[in-house]
Amino acid sequence: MSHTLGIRQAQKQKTRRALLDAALELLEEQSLSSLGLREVTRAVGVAPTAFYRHFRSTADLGVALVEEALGSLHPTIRTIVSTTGDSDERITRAVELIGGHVRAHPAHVRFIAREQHGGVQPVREAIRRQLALFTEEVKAELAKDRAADGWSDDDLLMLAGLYVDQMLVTASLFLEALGSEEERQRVAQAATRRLRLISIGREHWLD
Amino acid sequence: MSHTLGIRQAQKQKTRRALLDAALELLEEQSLSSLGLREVTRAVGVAPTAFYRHFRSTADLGVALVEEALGSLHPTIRTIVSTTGDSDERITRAVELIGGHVRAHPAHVRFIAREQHGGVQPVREAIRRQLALFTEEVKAELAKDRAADGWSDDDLLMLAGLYVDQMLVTASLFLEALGSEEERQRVAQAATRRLRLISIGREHWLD
DNA sequence: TGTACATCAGTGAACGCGCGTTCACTGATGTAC
DNA sequence: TGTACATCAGTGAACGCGCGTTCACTGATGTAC
Repeated sequence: MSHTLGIRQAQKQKTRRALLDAALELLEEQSLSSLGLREVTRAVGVAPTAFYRHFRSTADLGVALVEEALGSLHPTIRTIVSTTGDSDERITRAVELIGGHVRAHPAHVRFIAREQHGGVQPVREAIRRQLALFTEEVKAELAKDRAADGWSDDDLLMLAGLYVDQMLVTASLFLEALGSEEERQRVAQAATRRLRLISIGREHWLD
Repeated sequence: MSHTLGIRQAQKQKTRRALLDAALELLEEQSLSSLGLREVTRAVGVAPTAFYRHFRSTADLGVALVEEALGSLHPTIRTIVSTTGDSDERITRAVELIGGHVRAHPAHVRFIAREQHGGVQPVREAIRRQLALFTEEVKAELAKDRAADGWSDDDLLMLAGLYVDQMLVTASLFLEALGSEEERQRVAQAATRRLRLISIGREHWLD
């Protein structure tokens, strides 16, 4: 049995969740730097001043969204890197998993793609920090593989970074293809091809 | 001798340039979706209403900036793809050219990185359209190479897309490294490694 | 070349509106005894 | 269990401010004759 919060704490958490959810929805159509505090509270149905009980500013809320959005990506990444099988099977599975993640959390993916280079510095930095952690994690997993024997640390980091970037690019393309199954197929095929080329480069890296 | 505009036309062009330049500078610190028309005219020193003589809205101005920013990238891309020499020489030269472009036009690069996934639809679409043209151009150049014998059209497009995306990622990393020569070196080295791996994958694609 | 009229880039006042932030408050929940 | 006081999430009025857009205008530039 999990720890039960007091009624007051539980209600506060509920309002906080509502603020985050409303903001994420509003951010599908605009950038964080133009998101207004009053817009968010209006969408939730609380007074503007209630916002300050939870966040200092919309930038602060944005940082909280980064943690959530990239937190949801974490298990997907772990699954991708720990998939077994031959190279082609792993690539196909990875692309499927990315596509599934985008379907399950489109607003999260859009938010990260948009704010990675967006106009709000603390949010950019939070995203960069989290992506650096992902890259380290992928690198550690790559290092375990026998195929990594003889690879330098820098080379492994390069490959991990290439994979993480490809994942983001692919996720962003899936996002634009959400409406059409045909378009989705095209994105999946192109992403698969790219990963295959990277995989071939990897196999012959030490030649 | 080039065509001489009338005094009136020349003055109008000058104001338009000033508006574009001021907007680009303001956009170093914020997104287009939060850029105000009055901010821009204030920076230039004209009345807010003068804005409407040149653009319908800040989104409209943004589209004009896309044309300029990606227009300035065009010659750099042409130089990169038409560079001769062996694979390593071409890669080194490509990374140098990208770094040089970022040094020469940092605000352009930042604008494109930021607005590629930004909150203003017409601008996103303008960027996507231009990048698709670049990809086609790179693909056409790749097709000329003897190394492309036996490659399908889709495979060439995949490789061209991979190169264009790498170029943008690299440019964006150079941007963050503008302050430090040491950091610049690190970015250049990582980008070189990535392109080398892609190049190796390319050589063995048809194995 | 000079004159009379047309064009049009930029002006400045005015508008209604929504913004972020402050402040003292209310009343349900929590706590100490 | 009951009582008296403390806490604090959410309220609602008020503020000064900058926003985008409209409108009739001015006066330098352009054009026709």
